[in-house]
Amino acid sequence: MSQVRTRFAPSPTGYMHIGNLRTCLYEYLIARVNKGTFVLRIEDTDQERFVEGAMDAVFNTLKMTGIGYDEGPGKEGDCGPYIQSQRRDIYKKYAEELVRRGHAYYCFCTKERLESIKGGDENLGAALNYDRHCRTISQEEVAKNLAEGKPYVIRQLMPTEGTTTFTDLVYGDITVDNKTLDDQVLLKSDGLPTYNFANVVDDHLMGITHVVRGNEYLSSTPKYNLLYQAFGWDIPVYIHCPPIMKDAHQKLSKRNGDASFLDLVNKGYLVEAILNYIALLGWSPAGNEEFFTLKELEEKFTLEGLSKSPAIFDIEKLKWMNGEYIRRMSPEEFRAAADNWLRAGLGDALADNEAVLSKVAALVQPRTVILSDIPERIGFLKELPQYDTAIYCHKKMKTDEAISLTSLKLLAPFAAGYSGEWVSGELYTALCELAAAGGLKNSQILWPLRTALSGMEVSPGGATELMEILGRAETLKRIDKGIELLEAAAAGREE
RNA sequence: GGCCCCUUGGUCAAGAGGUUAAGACAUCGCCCUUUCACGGCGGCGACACGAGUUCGAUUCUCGUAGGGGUCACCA
Repeated sequence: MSQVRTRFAPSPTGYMHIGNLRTCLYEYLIARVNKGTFVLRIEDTDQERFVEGAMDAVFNTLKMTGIGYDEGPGKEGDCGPYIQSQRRDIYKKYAEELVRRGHAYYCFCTKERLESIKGGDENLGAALNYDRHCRTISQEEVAKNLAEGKPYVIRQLMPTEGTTTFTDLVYGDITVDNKTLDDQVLLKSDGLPTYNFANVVDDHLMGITHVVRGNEYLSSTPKYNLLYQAFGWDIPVYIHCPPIMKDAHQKLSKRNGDASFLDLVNKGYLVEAILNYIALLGWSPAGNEEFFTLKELEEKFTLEGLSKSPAIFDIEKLKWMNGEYIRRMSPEEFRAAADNWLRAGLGDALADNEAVLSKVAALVQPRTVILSDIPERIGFLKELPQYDTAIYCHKKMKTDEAISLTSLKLLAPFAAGYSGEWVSGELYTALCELAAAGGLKNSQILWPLRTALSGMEVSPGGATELMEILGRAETLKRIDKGIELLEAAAAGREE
């Protein structure tokens, strides 16, 4: 193969779903791996579905993911324009040529007529193909109808005998009986081509060598081949991908309310993690390594690794991978990526303090799976939550409410009088000494303290880390609050 | 319904006519530990079913079952 050219050809719906993105990724990678060209083409031939600004979703996603195209809208190559609605005349010309070659014909059937041949109460059994009524009308009648300005479509003339075989790189050879093929519409009555036709014409005109698409196109591919043959064009390499599923029965889709790429980003998934994960949904690399940057994929992607059975989108594994990506970030990278989430959790007063911000970031980084978890997890720093004193009890830490009260009463004067440096490490050492002096286990000091400071059963960071962030004054306040609550609880029990 | 496709643990998946059938997520247990998380170690867990080919099939063939797709002037 001389020069590999692939294309991503979305129809602009204003929504980039995961399956689309994966197809796009694969197209892109095939181009890069082969040092070829990646083309972006917008398939907007459906006027009824036109949505203003919908193309932006495509452009934005490509920009965010770093999937760059070599030719396409705004990056004109030799095959433009790259927006199908601007190529109208081209399709008409080719459709007419196909009529001349005897592989297509004009059809003047009305919508009503088509309805009627479908059989009023269909659905019972087989859907019916077009009855080919207009195949037989005379040249004169065609000319007359055209002259009269009758609306028409151009249909593909399918062979009635024999079989058509095509080769798919993932599914192998597939053969169908020609008699099952419908005389599909190529040119609609509004003069625009159907997807099936525009696709073939453009893929040829743009020199596309590898076509990646969902396997829902498997059954229409023979029609494509017949079209290529009718024109005498080279047939591209087909790579049909199985769908990405929501569960065993349903595809991931907008209709099911499933997350789009952008939804995931907004929920705090990292672009790199999403890309990495979806690359692995339907493709498996040569070794056991699972982490790949886009750059690495551009070298390591192989067509052999593509699988033919559907894959369920497993949000749990994405979460894990996202967490891994987060842990692999430098503290600075994480601090920047989590900025909004940290600020949201800490509130204005604390978020004003860069020292606090970066300390909290450090605490939270190894514990974060998705960024949106952050605010809830650090909210206690902003304000001590209401809590039940039962959380002071912890069997393994060997504490209960009584011991906790004792500890906190030791801790209050300790914190007030502590003269060392107010940092976690120093505080930790001092607290261990305090415990020893009081005949307590470390945990009997540290657990009650951590609990009083956080008001939560679990918190990011331990007692002394929280002390450092909260500062002495707030630490004292929260210890006092703990004492107050524990005394009240004890009094309540005595009654 | 016709036609086409798919089927390895709960999930993603490697694999090949002879393997103790990889690895990852999830899950469970243990260790580490100032909670949690991270990390370390270990456990549970799969070739849809039935024939055939073969000395031997999870792997090849054919059926069966289950699932998916498609049958538009939508892509």
